[in-house]
Amino acid sequence: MEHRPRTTDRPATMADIAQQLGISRQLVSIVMRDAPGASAETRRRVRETADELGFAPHTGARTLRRTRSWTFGVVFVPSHPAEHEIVQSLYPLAAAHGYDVVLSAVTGTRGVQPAVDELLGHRCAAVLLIGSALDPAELEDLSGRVQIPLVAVGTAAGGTGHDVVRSDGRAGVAAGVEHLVSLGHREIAFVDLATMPAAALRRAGYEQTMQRHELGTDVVLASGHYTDDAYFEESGSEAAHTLLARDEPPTAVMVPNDGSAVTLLLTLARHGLQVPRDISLVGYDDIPAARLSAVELTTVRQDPELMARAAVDAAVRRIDHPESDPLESIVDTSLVLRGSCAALRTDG
Amino acid sequence: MEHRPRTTDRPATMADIAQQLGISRQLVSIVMRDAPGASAETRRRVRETADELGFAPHTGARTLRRTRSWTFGVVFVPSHPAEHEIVQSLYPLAAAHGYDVVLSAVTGTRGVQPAVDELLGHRCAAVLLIGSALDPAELEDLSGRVQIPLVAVGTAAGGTGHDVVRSDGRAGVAAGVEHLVSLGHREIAFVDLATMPAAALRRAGYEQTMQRHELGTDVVLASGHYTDDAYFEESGSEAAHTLLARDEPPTAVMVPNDGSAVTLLLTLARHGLQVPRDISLVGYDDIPAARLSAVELTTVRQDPELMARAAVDAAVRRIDHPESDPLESIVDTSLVLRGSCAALRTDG
DNA sequence: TTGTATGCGTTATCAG
DNA sequence: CTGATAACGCATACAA
Repeated sequence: MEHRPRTTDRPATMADIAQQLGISRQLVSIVMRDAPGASAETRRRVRETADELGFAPHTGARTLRRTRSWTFGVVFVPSHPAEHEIVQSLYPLAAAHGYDVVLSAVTGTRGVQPAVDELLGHRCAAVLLIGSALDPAELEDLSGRVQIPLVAVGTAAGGTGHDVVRSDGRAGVAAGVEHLVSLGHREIAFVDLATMPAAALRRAGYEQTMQRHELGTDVVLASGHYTDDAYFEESGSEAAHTLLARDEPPTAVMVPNDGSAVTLLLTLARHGLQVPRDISLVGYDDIPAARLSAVELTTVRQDPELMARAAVDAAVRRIDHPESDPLESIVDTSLVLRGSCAALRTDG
Repeated sequence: MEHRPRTTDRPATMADIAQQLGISRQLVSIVMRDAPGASAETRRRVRETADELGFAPHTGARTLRRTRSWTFGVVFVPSHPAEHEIVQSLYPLAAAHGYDVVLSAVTGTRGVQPAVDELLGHRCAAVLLIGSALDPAELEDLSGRVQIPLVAVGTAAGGTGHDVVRSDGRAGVAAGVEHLVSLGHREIAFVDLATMPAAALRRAGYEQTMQRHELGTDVVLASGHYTDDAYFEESGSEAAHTLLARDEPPTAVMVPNDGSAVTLLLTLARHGLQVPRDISLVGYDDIPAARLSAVELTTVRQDPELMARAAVDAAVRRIDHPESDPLESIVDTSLVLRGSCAALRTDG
């Protein structure tokens, strides 16, 4: 083994590889970006010494030189379980279109503005905002100032200056309520997470379905806010206590958010109420926690893969056709039947 | 308002700002990086037109030109709740030292290697690996190949080629067990998450404490693996079922992981066992879910702020003094008393 | 404060 | 395939 290590400790460059192999820099470049113009044997040797030298192409130099950007910027909230799966799906989908992904987190001490600015610094081709990290008004404002395509994933409603990907909260909740009705339930409560951006639409789905069946609505208000209580988990406890305080609790509850639903289930359990024996529950989102064997929550699934795919498609479309109108993609939901619903007992 | 918009739709550069104001490019540069050499009035005007033009400094160009890097690369697992708070704390702490943070996710389809490679492409000054995303052997291998400082946060044990930040799992668990003993418990089980990197040390803390009090150990093995079940939540159910199947369950359980502890609590509750009335529980990590009013888990807190601070300090130290020996920082834990422990009832 | 110069590592285009 | 050359946006040194 007689490769003399470079004397400097700076990261290896394409020039280093070229020199070591006695070939030209641009041939190395051709290999690294899989461009035509190099033999299979050359490609092999280049990749080999690249590994040897621990070479990693300088992203900055690359984006600087490239005429167009091949990066998606993704803004997400790390504490939000529903966003993880979307972020995960994003990587392979972006890669399929030739794009890299760079993440930017929104935290308690770091708002959307700095998160987006960081991405602009990376000269992203588009910014994907996952989750309802910001409300429609903020979004509208952002899409006016940012000069690259913006895709909002999982936000409440469409906007004029940016693409939107969301599920049909109305139809999704309607399906959940229909399921409960089909099991014989008539007293079905709904937890209204008023400060959740998508809340209004989901509540509408509940009210319409109940009215169609000529059933009275029973809306349980819960407070909580996105920024404090990332996934409205505390709101689930709050709703549970409201229900527990009643003389006649409903026989079923539609919870428009899995975070709240899981906490609600837990709180009921700790107070001796069994799900689904005493009360049936339907959630919304199908977060990983809903799938735990200890939870087995029947829920309206928002397929994260589909959301991610729609987001990538929207971004690609707007990059390739900047003049096209912003699109609103409504992703289908599906009801995932697990163990949190039972037929109404008619032992009266 | 008579600012003529630039005719091109390329992002604004410092040259654009300089031209619009009739000043030199490098003066703009001076302002943007807060370097000495510009009057207060000039700084104001430059910042103003920068905003107007939607200017964002080109990160790539900047890192390319700079002689040294001012970026920390952070590898994390999005689905892991204990890592969020560390990541959150990282931003302000890094900024205090003049560093930016760039995130790189490990997901089901994206291993540690690609995650680190992405960061190397950004020419980070150091890589921070949050959580036990990889086992000690992998880490050792990585720190051999990567030519920049590596800091492993929350991993099991120290390494030879990289810095390590971790809590004292032995002492932490010991404190938890001591608490249970002080409440009168003598039958205290321990859930061994064998595949969790930090498991061995925590188990040792349990066994030593029990022996010191001349109490018999009761180790409940639980399977589950980091990559499948990000936070060993399913393992909590498994352990619960093991306990429920017994004729004489222990009066208390030390669970070396909050994810498992919460699921264990939930599973017990669903089978009619109340915490802490029927069984006392101590967890480890103090994840956000442990603080929910529906959970109120007494747990060994690994302060994420302290972990982040130690990680940043280690990275800075190794960047500034590359020849110094790798350090192992042990962060103190503290027992957070909540509602999951009660004194042993002596109604026998 | 300004101008001038140079180079960071890469992509890209040419003519050989 | 090579070799030459330019350029991306910015930081930095230096002389005015």
